[in-house]
Amino acid sequence: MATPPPAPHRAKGRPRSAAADRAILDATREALAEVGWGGLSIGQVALRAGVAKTTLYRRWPSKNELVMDAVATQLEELEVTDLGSLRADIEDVVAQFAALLSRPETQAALLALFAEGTRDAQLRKRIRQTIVDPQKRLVRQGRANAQARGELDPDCDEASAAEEIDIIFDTIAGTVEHRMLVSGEPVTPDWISRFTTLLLNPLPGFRA
Amino acid sequence: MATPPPAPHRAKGRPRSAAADRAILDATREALAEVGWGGLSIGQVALRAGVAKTTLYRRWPSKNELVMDAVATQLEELEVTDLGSLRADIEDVVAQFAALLSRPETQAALLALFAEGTRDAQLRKRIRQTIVDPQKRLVRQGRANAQARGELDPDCDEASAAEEIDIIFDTIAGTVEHRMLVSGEPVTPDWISRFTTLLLNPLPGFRA
Amino acid sequence: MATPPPAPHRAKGRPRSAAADRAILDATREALAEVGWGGLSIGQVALRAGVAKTTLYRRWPSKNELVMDAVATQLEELEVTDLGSLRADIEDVVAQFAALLSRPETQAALLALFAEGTRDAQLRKRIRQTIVDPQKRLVRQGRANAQARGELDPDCDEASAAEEIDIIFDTIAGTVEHRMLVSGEPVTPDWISRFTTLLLNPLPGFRA
Amino acid sequence: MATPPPAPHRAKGRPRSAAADRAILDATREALAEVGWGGLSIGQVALRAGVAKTTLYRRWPSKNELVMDAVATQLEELEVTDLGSLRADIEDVVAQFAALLSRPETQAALLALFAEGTRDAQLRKRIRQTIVDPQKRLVRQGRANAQARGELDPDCDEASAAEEIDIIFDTIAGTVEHRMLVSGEPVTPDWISRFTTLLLNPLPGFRA
DNA sequence: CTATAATCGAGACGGTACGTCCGGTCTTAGT
DNA sequence: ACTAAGACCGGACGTACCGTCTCGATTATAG
Repeated sequence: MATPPPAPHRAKGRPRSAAADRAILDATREALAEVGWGGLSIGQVALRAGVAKTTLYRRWPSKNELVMDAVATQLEELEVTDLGSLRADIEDVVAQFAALLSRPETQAALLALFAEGTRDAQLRKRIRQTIVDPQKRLVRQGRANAQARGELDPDCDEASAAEEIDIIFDTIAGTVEHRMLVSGEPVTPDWISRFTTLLLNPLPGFRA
Repeated sequence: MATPPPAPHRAKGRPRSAAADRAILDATREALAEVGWGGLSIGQVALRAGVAKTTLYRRWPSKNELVMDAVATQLEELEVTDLGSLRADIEDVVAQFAALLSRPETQAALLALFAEGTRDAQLRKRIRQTIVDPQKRLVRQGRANAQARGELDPDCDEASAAEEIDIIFDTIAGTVEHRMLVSGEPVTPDWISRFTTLLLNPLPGFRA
Repeated sequence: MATPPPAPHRAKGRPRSAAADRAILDATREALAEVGWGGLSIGQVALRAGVAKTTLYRRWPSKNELVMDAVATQLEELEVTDLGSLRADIEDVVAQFAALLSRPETQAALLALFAEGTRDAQLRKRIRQTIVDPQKRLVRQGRANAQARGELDPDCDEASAAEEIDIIFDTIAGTVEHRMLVSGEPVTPDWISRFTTLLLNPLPGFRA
Repeated sequence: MATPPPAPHRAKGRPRSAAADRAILDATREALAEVGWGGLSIGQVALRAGVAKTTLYRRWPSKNELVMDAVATQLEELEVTDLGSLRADIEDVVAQFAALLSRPETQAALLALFAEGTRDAQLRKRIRQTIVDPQKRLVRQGRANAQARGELDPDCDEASAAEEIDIIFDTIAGTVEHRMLVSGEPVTPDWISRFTTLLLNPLPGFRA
């Protein structure tokens, strides 16, 4: 899901151009990669997309929301494939996330969005819905697979399972982001292996 | 270190006002807490500090550097106290960091600075020097204490020790930041305990 | 003549709504009176008239022409009635004109149209046809009546008669407009009497 | 007097550039002559003057005021020279006024300003002060000269003298403006002579 | 105790981007 | 062929900050 905004039930008047939507989001990603968050101006995006500023403002109320949607699509690509072991599944998903964070447009946008989110409750909510929650799904999925394989004990308590999912998610996402975007060090297969080891030895209830 | 800024060589004409330095940094923190990074304007800071824009620009070349210095001070407060066990030491330092991140000015500034850092190599370097490295010192210190207590094996290999320090640091810092600023959930003693357990059971070579 | 506008040839599909014409012109006068020429926007007029912008543009190519037609109707009301003396006839027609110029919509529109006319030859022509010439008719009529009454010598020379009509017309129209719209003073019966005297007699106290 | 705005007693900060004032007013007149009132945009004037928009807005709050000042200067040139007879003096001043109104920038601006003035009380006041009153001075001066020469009776009553000045002024100004800008006919020496005759003598052929 | 010089406040300067409003044109679906 | 609705491109608006500049006025040290 990354339909631009709601746009639910319309019928009257000239319909909004789907081509414009696409052009705008593409232009946004392109501009992000070139000039970064700070250098991104609505006017430039509109120009680049061959669209009037009004057309852009009709759809997105601010730079934040626009970049939000422009980046959201990218995050939907992440997937947990069952590779036969929890370790392999984690390493795979971490590698996917790292690959995502090495694209210049994602790099430029992600932290900036999070930073804006600390001040704008509405944006924070949208970030949660569009970026955070879908990724938590990955953790849930990975756990379920591991449980099916017998690598993890089944959940006894629903509430504590949820808390565990949260903590695992914040750890994986936060650590990879910090490594790449703050410390500025590369995420190599070796680093991924070390990090996964840190997580697994042993996760509570994990049986090597 | 949080000497105002450079303040370099000599003293011929009228000396720079130390009061101005203080007023500016205070005004910056104040404004950050109120209007956030995005709403922070140099002109406003100057006005709030009762200082001419010129005076501000003479000291800091940009918003980034200014906020950098305004926030840096706060991070120097973190300290590792030897509480008798590695677990206790980690929990203590995590709690300190969480307390820091709950101040609105830090909250507003930290991710924004990191985001700017992804595009500005020079800033990235300053961030490394002023924010990241001093915190890595905490990890080093904690490890040394644990080794002295016999909780951790002594380092066999210097290089792999460094890598381990990095990974631990990114994990702690990244996870706490993500929990608080992205997921937006509180960091309670219970959460800290769970997170510490995730780290310790067992860190390689750890003997409970 | 104030037929809506062109509305030229024939009738194939759905005929144009006469109600729309009326609604638009009324809305135009209403808006003129409220927000003046500068604040008059086509979109607002359309909205006020409960009509689509398209409908308006199908009939009038521009704000100028629209206001032209909206105001033209009002000017057709002026008439010369034979009151028995040239002085009375002049005073009457001046009073009529002044009454017209005290309506807010005429006030707002007239000078603005004339101003636009200084740059737009086509508009200037339309103004001449719709506003100026019909009023010159008043002068011609008044002269004819006075000649019939024996107050004025009959025309000897057609060309110089035309020049005289022009000069009288510009003097009456220009002076009243200037008094009301530029100097901003009221046109009272007393003022009208003085002005008529100026036209009909030498300057008071003047010794040729 | 057409000092840009008041600018009375300043002392602090960088003083306003007098060169900018001049450049802006020149650019305004230039642009008026080229694109007319309707086509005049603040941005274009600023660009043409080699000045930032802010610089312009700091001095003039709106297009109206700007054009006001740009045109006002021109009107100060008008002067009554004592040519020995009232007729000669009137003809001279009318010719001066007509010459002024044949400059494209004055032509474009004058009626537009008057039109705006019908809706904007503040502007109306400024117009009165800057344009109308100085010109009334011409009438007063001409009358005084004529009285000194014995062509006119001295004022018996101050109030009725003021009224007479007003009526003469509105007649001259209004008629010339209407002739040139509305009727669009040239003001030739012959026309001036006829018009002056109308003022000074009864209507030709009129029998009171 | 007077130069000299760097600072200070204030505020104007040329710019860039903002988000809004209008003008005119177009594309729908419905009359 | 018309209508209402409303999206479309383009361009000007007036505002907010940016970072630089020019002022006159302080406030130090050095001669």
